[in-house]
Amino acid sequence: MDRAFAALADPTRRAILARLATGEAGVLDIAEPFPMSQPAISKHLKVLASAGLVSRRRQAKHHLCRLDAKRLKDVADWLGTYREFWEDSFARLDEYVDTLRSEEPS
Amino acid sequence: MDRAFAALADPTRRAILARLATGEAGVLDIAEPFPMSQPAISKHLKVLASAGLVSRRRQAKHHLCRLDAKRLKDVADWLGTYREFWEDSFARLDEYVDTLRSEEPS
DNA sequence: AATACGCATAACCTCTTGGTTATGCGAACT
DNA sequence: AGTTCGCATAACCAAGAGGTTATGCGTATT
Repeated sequence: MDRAFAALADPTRRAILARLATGEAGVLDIAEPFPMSQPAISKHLKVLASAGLVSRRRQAKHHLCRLDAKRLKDVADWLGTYREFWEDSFARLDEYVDTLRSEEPS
Repeated sequence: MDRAFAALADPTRRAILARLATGEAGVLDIAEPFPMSQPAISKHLKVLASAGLVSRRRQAKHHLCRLDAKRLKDVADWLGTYREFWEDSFARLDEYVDTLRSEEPS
């Protein structure tokens, strides 16, 4: 879980995931739109792979990368345990208490 | 978004969020169960606050911290854009294709 | 008025991260 | 058989993360 969150913390890596959401791609294809070197992208892919967010296979001379969504589900499930805090009445109550506090600063 | 993911990448910080899910707490109360110093916890709280995951106020001599779930919702929403990849037929199709590929390696 | 409490902040250290350039290696073309 | 393509890997570097101890500062307490 640590690695998944850490992997998602980098905008380049999130962009790579967005790219892979459109389908499998080779490393150079992935790297092309980014203003950095190919080894840098390879490192990012390694981080994503070790976090379980992408899987890699080899077809001919291309190293294809694919989005591996299971870990994204794990992350989503973890966040889901906090769902009540942003969608139900507790949140509204908190805001209400805040309102009272700022209107009656005594 | 970067900061939210980065903040969530640390297990200590996720544990702090779990603690705050039970209600507001002072810094020393939060720090008590952890095998590290108070400044370390203060740093973690600072990271969580700058990520927008906790809000802080001051009541008397206590610096109270509270879970701020809006950012968690932002993160959950971001993940939601990938929901189809882990729950609908595309995922099953991918697995099916994988099965075919490993069973017919020709 | 002095003391103790509940923190924040500073200074420092080590390990990790994110980038670079240079190089190597297997597969594919010619 | 040699060259080129598509990458991985290594070595290096600057900056940031996560921990420590020491200290300071505002707010009760006595």
